[in-house]
Amino acid sequence: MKALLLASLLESSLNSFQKLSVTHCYAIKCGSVSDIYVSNRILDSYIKFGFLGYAHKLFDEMPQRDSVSWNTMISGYTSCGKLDNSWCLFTDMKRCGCYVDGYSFSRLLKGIASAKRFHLGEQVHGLVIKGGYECNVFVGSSLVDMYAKCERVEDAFEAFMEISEPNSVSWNALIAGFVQVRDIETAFWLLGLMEMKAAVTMDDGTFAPLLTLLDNPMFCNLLKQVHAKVLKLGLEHEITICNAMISSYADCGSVSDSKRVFDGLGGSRDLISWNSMIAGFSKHEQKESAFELFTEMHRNWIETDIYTYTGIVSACSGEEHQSFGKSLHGLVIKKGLEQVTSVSNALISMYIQFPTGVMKDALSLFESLKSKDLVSWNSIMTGFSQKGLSEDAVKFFSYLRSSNIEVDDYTFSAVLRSCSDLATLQLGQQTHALATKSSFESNEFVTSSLILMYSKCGVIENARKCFEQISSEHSTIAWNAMILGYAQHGSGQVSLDLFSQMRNQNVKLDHVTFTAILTACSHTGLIQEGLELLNSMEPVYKIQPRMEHYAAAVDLLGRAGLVNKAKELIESMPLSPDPMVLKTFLGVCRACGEIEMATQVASHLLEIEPEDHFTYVSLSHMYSDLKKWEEKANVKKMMKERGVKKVPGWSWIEIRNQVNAFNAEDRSHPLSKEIYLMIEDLTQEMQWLDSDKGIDQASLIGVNFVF
DNA sequence: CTAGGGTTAG
Repeated sequence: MKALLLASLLESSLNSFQKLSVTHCYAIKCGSVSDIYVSNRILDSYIKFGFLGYAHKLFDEMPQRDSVSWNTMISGYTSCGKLDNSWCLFTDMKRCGCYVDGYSFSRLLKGIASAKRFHLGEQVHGLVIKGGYECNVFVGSSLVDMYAKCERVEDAFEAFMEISEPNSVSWNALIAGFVQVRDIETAFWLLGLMEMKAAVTMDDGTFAPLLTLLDNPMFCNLLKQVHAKVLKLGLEHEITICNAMISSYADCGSVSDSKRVFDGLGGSRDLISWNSMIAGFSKHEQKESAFELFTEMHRNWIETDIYTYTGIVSACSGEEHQSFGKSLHGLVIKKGLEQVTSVSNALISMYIQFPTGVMKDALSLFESLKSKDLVSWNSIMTGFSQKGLSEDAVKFFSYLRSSNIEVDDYTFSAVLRSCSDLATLQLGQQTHALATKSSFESNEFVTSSLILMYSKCGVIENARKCFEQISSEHSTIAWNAMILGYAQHGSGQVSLDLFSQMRNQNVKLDHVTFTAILTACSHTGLIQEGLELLNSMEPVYKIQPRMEHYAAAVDLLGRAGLVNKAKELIESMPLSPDPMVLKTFLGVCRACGEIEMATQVASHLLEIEPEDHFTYVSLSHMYSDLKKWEEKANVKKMMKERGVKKVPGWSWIEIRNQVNAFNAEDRSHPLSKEIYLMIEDLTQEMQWLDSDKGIDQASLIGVNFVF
């Protein structure tokens, strides 16, 4: 009677913690706790409900324990990431003379796998061999998985070969290992081998990880083939495969196909399906659809999690989503997710991308985040760099270096961009050395930043060296950087040559390529070439000209004094010109002495961007040139009334780790007297060179600088 | 009481 009652109690305890407690009390009362089977069942239930403490107490009080009791405790600790406790239990188990079996090994190895403790894994492998469990399919698969998670695919392969009859789980674990190290070829080769084996069948566990490899438009066809195979095997309703396909289609550039898979799931979609679809939409600038899904989730009372929030927060980038983004931040706080690193990271980069506001919001979030990871640091540094606060970016880099977080290619790219912004060669070189040491030098983003840094610092030869060393000859961003480097260096012809090489070698061109090449034309006075390129962008290269291209073209025409042509260009634009184009045009008007046109453009600019000092300063300078003092005074008055401050322009030079900064009419430098004398000398020399007799001798003159 | 698989931020 007692045994029967206990058995039924144990059965119902599986889904209620309260019933479990009652069962435990009853078992104690009738002395059944000494029954190993009963105690093991209670132990397991405590662990399933997450009450590890209760479980351990019961375990300690058990008069007798068998392998099952020990194994249950081991897996209890592995599943909550407490590997050290599992390991202690494992060693105690052996010490107590309890029989270590296949179950013990697979559970321990699972913990080692998720902790990626390769050396411990190797030790356990030794024990597995000693115990003769190598060919056991469960232990063997655990070993394969352990090595795979530690990214030791060779070892995983060897362990796999030891399994006498590998099943689909063994195969899947091995394939997943090659997926993890992004060895696409081997992963698909193994898939082919697996297909030929009659003893194993490919299942959802085979395809889900494989699909995550297909994250680039170049895999579009492969993805379709895999999809076809999935259909052929009748696996198209497997949730994990569908979820992986939603992401893959989005990454391969076909969100509509993602949506089709998502819709096909109907009511069987789970949280991951929703999250993947939201992330897919926000990656592909289909922000509105992402927002719609998010509200639909709420309408349907679907639980959200951190992935939902990282996805939806990253959909808020532009000005138009600013207020929604802020409400999301509020929601995150309400849900108590603000200290979750990934969520906070997404919020930080959201604040950085808002056009207004400097770094205040992003920075305060960053500072209050308790566990910052590399992404947090990289985001904040990129933010500083993008907002023109490069000194802060560099400062944060040194903070980061003094922490024990390893830096990566994103870090180097951000720091090097700041170095080029600051034109600080020494720091740039030091960073270059660090990048080389940690072998991130060959990363295309790092290389491009190096090229930009060296060209900005005037060491174009070094920029060229970096460019020559790029591993992927088809890196568009590296070519763009080099073209821009030569453009800034005044070697527009070299830029144009590189551009034609780029076309000959079938390197993909993008909108940045055209900004770079138009800048090159502008700086070298190649008017005709520049205009032809602008006009060919859309019809020949299928790249729609953006504002920056028009601005570059206006600048190009302006430098040649063709104000009217510039005006015509602006009027012919398919979109109405943005402030950047207008400001460029204002500069052109001023330089060409077109006062009337300048006044017109300026008054328009003052209306749309009243807070920007540029327009006021341009006008003020123009009136000074024309000696129109009254007008100049009006402009100054307007600035004062509107609270607009002139931002002085600075120049600086780095000499032996010391930055020497100057602005107009500055006499604060300790060597000011000598500097001004030298400037006078140089000016005279330039004037002389500019005269007829100077030109022929120009190449013979070496100018020595005193500092 | 054992083993594998799908989502996130720069």
